[in-house]
Amino acid sequence: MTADKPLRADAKRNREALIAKAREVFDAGDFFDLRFDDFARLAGVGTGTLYRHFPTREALAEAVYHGEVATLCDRARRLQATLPAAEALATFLRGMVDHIDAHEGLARTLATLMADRSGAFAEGSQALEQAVTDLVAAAVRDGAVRDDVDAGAVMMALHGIGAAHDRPGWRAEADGVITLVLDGLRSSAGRSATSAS
Amino acid sequence: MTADKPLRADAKRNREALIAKAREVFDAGDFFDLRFDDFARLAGVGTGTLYRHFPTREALAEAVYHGEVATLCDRARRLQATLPAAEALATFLRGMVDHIDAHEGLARTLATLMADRSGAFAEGSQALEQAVTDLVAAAVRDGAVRDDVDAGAVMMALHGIGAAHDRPGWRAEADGVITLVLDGLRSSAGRSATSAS
DNA sequence: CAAAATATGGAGACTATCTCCACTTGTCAA
DNA sequence: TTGACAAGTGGAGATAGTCTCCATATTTTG
Repeated sequence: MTADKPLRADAKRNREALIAKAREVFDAGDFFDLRFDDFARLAGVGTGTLYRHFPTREALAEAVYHGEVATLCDRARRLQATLPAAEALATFLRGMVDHIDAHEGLARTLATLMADRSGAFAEGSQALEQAVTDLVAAAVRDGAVRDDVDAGAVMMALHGIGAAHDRPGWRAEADGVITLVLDGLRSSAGRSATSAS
Repeated sequence: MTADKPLRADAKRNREALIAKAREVFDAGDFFDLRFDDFARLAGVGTGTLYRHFPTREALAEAVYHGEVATLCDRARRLQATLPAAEALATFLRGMVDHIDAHEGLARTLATLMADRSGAFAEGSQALEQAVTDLVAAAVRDGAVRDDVDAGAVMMALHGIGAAHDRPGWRAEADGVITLVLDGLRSSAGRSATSAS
């Protein structure tokens, strides 16, 4: 899937210019106020070139998303390697909020696109989801976290945080969600199977 | 805001036909595959009529959403009147999941529209948010729930549930989120101020 | 029942998306 | 280097969805 790329030099250049400009526009939050054709000009390529590289807005967004996800997954792996499981999970989730906060426009754009054509991001999201699943699983193994709630629930909560970016008290509420999730995970209910080791 | 309505008989009839058909199409999940003009025909009115009543897709969606919210708020009020606060909150949240589950297409459509032009729904959401806020506040007063997390966080989590409708294990995960939120709210941390009564 | 007010509907203007292909640019072998 | 083939480009124009406008129809009022 990532291996089919004997791309010609200029093609590669254009593709990268497109992604770079996309990230920029995303971050400014102007992605939907901009004609797709105009975006091509903005990035310095023709319409045809834009459409060949990225047949849809979503395809372009996914390319940006990919980089984003990779960064986050790295962070997750690093945390998992250096901290106790429960702490790694907590730090990662708190860090997610920071990250979304710092890239509001981008988060907003991605949330919109995710809602629109959710299938388009399933692949890209999978890596992130895997990272979260791993963090949760490790914490469960440590007995620090209940085992009767799926990691997917955590993803859902994160999704809510990302999608609700525009609420007036976003930051405080987002932190609140994380607090609830973490305390909920730590809750005493349903920790039975853990003691089997 | 709801008081400016000396509508002519036929106008009222059309408006209602529009909303009824909209609810139907929403529920089937076809709202975005349909040309807006075609929707007018489907509802048996001309394009002009559609556009006069609802200048945008969002406006139409909001009208449907309004009814939905009213139903939910009623439920919240009834629960609050008949159950202990903590239980009312729990029942309401579990019920929300049932409701979204039963109207998947509608939930999906609304989530999409919310993400797109979030401002458009702020007004409609407010009633729902107020209901949730009231439920949480009552539970806090009872000392059944921590007071250091805003009710807005609960709204965010609900938003995530609604927006993530299309995940494979949606139902289980949605229930998981509610479990985390409820247990998180019940968590012992930060209940200090409650004892001041 | 006539006049005034209100609402209708669909033809067509407008606008964004996307396709297509004549032309340019890069690559590779000799 | 150079020729020739492959790969990529860009933008004009076809296509399709959105929305406006107004001659006509319906309701209300006096």
